[in-house]
Amino acid sequence: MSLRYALLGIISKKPITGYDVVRIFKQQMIYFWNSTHSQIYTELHKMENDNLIEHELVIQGTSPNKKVYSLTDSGKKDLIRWAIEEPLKTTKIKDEFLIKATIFPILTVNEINKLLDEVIEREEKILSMTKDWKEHFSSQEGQDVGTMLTVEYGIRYSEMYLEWCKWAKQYFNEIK
Amino acid sequence: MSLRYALLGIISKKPITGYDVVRIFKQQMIYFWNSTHSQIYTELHKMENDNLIEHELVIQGTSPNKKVYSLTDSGKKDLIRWAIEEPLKTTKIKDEFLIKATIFPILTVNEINKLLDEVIEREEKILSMTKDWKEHFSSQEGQDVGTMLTVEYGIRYSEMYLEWCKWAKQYFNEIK
DNA sequence: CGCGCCATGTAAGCAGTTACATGATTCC
DNA sequence: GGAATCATGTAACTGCTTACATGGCGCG
Repeated sequence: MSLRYALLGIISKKPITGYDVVRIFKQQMIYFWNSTHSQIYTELHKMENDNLIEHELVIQGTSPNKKVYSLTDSGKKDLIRWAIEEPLKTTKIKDEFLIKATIFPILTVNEINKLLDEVIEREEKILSMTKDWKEHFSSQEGQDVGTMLTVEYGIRYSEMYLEWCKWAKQYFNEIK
Repeated sequence: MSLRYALLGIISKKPITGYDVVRIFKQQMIYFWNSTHSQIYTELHKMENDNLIEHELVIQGTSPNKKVYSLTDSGKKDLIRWAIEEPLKTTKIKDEFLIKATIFPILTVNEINKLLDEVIEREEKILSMTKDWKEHFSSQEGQDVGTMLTVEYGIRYSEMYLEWCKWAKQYFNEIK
């Protein structure tokens, strides 16, 4: 059910297509939620059926037609109700790399370094993507505080992750 | 499939029951994986069927009988193969609180503070649990480096989270 | 001429959650 | 007497992923 509220949250900011929602998930929400287009389109249908959102069909000559979704009154009410009333569910993280880290003792230093370098590269890419998004976002007018908060969170998360990786690298290369 | 490797990783350290695996998930792995007893028992059966693990039945007089699982040779091979060969899947995080944070602009300062306090309390509990575990773990002999790494990761994660929360609180209470 | 982007959708299968189920022992 | 701990399991359901499906436009 939380996907529903993630979607309501996004749509509450401004009317948007499913396609653009997918992009937001991939670019701005990787630090706290994830989903795929198939799940998102399906959920949007259900939400419209439950009268939380409604769409306007925009016919574009050149590119394909699109559905621009916006909140209904009952959608907005439900979003706020959820935010202030529903108890928080525990955070769930699936991070394969940290599973690999638990078995470092049965790997060689070479293998460990390779894995750490791989994850450092990945995280640096994510961090620079987030920083780019922050730049882009800061230059706009009427900035959304909610977005600002989570962008800042993402940067702190990635920086923490990278510092931990460097600390781990140092550990394995000092003792050797 | 990753749950399988999380389980292999745990069992690789020392033979263990499904029941104790559940406890490890809840106490030491919340920062990077999660599962429930029903999923774990089911997966252990499948893994035994695939000849990755085997069990010894321990009959206890007073408490219920238990199955102590250990890796087979093919299980250990597969675990290492996975660690060094399989490409990393992207980290997946489901953090409801950060969804709520995105809609702070449509909430009142009171409501925001209440939510932040709630999550600070939660995270402080987790952090102190992790620190306790670190203490307990450091006092043992033959400490496992993999565990040490992820404990350290958890502490850094929680501290980052709390610092971000305090920063957000300050932001909302300064502008008011 | 092929790839990526725009834009939406369905179907099948796998992963994960919640509920149901049992039963003895220990602690308050 | 009730709750928590030990210890395991199955069933039903919901959530999520991967694959299938379509088709025009712009860029190199």
